[in-house]
Amino acid sequence: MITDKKELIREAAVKVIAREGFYNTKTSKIAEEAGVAVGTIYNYFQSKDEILEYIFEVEFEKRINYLKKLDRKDLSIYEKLTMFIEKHFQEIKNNLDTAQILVREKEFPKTSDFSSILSYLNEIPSLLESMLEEAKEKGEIREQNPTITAGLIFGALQGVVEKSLRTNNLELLDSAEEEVINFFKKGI
Amino acid sequence: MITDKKELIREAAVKVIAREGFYNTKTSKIAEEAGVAVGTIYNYFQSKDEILEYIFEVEFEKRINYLKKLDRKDLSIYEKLTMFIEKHFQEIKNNLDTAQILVREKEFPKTSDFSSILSYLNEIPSLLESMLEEAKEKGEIREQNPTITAGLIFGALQGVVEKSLRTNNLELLDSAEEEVINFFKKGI
Amino acid sequence: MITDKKELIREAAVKVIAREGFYNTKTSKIAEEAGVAVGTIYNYFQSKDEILEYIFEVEFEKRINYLKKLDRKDLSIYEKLTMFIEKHFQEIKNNLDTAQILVREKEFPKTSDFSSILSYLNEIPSLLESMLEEAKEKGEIREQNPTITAGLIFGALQGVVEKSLRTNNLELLDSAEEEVINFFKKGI
Amino acid sequence: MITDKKELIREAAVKVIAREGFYNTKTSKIAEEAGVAVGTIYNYFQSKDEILEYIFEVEFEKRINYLKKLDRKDLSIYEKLTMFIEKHFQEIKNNLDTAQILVREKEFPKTSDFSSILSYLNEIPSLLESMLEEAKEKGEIREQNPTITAGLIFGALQGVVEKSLRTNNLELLDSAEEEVINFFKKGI
DNA sequence: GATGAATGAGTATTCATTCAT
DNA sequence: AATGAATGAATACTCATTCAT
Repeated sequence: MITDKKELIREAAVKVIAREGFYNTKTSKIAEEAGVAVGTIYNYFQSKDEILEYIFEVEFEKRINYLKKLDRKDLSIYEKLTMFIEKHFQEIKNNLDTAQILVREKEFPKTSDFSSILSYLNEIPSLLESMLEEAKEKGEIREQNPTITAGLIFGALQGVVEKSLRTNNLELLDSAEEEVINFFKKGI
Repeated sequence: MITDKKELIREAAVKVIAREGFYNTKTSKIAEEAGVAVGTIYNYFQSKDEILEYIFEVEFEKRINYLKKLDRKDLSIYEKLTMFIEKHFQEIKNNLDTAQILVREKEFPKTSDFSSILSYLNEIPSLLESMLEEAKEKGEIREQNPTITAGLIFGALQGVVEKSLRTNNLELLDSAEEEVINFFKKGI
Repeated sequence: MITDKKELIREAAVKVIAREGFYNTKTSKIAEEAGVAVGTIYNYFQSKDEILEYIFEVEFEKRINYLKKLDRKDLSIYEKLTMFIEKHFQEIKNNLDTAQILVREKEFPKTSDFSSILSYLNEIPSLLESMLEEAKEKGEIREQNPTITAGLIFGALQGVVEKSLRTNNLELLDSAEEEVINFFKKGI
Repeated sequence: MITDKKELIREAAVKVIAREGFYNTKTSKIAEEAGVAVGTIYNYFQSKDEILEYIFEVEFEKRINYLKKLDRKDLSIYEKLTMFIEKHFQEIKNNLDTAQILVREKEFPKTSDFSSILSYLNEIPSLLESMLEEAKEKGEIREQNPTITAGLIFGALQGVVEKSLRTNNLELLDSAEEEVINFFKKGI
């Protein structure tokens, strides 16, 4: 099935890109890791750029779907945030390589169409933002600029992940979850 | 004088890299922007990589020096954090291009010696961490893991900056400063 | 087949390098002469240096194999030398371009691994030397230092070839063979 | 005096080129070795190529002058050859670096005017040739092709020098002189 | 669909040479 | 004459992409 091989290549790419960085990753390395020929990659992706795009797409969709589902539920902002953060850390622990990529790869080629990545990068903060906006109106949280708070939360999560990965201190991730939730509850 | 021309090239590089991204920046473009010949760049830098390294070096040194100075003063953690964040936002507003680079360029070639960048990236959170540790011991702030909090603060700042730059919403930066300070005061 | 294309490139390189000299030969010229793209060269050779190395390798191996075979046979030193010189001139006449290169390219970059060329350059005189040593012990030739005689023979052959090529006097090569044999018979 | 500084640069160039090879020698290295600025080199030489040319010129002139002087004297070919070879080895021992260059640098840029080097490279064999021609006519030596013999002698001398330098066996040079003379006496 | 050899546009870097001081 | 920073043409090598098998 086409899906299987595309997934095989995506996973191989995740491994290699996490290790080497996107710009330093050769398509031949991805092919090697996936156990296929270079040409095969191009049967499933139009370009190397598109692979990175797809990695972001898959991962962000998980968060966004989860966030959208959460948003529909009748929960307090504290519960929603807690659940989102738990989901986020759970995904990260499941796949550290992907986390590495999401957190590191922020330079996108101008030429290619990375608009989809950018929209994903905007969409999560946007959803958080609208959740916060609503909570603010309900008086659940104090007066604040939800755009800023959303950017701050999104960035903070990345900061913690980056710190854990950079210092290769994975136990940090375990304790981080609770701390982060705690912090945001007080902060907002 | 060597310093002048090196600085000229650094500033030109900041402009171009902020616009194009490091990996998409050609040395010839930097030279053009600086109004010098390509060869001249190599009289002041060993490689293209070294330019990026130097940009980080200059900028981080400002923060680190400021943080170190703060740390020596007899101020509450709230005051220290406030002042650091103010300084940070001030530097960002002074030079948005540099901010863009600091926030975006996170993929470092394995081959080159980017260890100095990495040490800069670690040093700010480390300084924050030791400040938080001390404050915790003094009972200024609640029980918490300072490593995580420091990573969180560092990430949150980047998140806000990234959001502002990505949406090209510079007024956001103005309001962000106060909001962020407020948030951290409550959070810690 | 890999061998065919590598050989195609080697032969093109021989032509161009003989004409232009190694340091003045551009990889693009070799590619053009071979009728392949520049990139193709690098599918068969690691670097431009390696091409020169390979040219020497191929050519020296012919002589060395021949010398080793000769050495095993029960022939007088005069017969052996005669046959080696005949073989040498025959190879030269077969491929003047290669001869030009062997005789001219003596400056090897320090950085690259030209140790294999150097070992080739040593091996022929070494084999000659051991043949002379044995002949001396048998009393076939007069008392002498075989190391010097071997270096002298090897150099003399190059001198004659160089002279012929420099003056573009190819008939010289024809008469040279007999003269050289004659000379060495008397000299040793 | 202009001569002094030109000589200073020539000697520095000889040292560096012997060590690194002409194509791998940077003008800046020559300047450094000479203790002058790069620009200064260009006050005495038109180009880097011209330095190599000058090195050959100086050295060959010594041999040629000596050969011409010898030729005028009323000596047997054996005496002449003996004296020339003695002179040659003496010069080599006096300056091994120069010897290295004379023996190794045989690839000359097409663009530059290396005709003077080439004429020098031809002139020594030519003088030897005319001496041999004369000797042959006088019946001093056996019937032979003097062009070939001259090329052979010139090459043999280079071969011995190269062998000594390559194996870094300088004692070889000492014993070589006598052996070589002996060899040629018998050979011609 | 899968392959991987061939492609060639693209680019960092070098270094001989110049020339203002 | 001496300097050495500035120059920019020149070039080896890379690697994403293609396409014939």
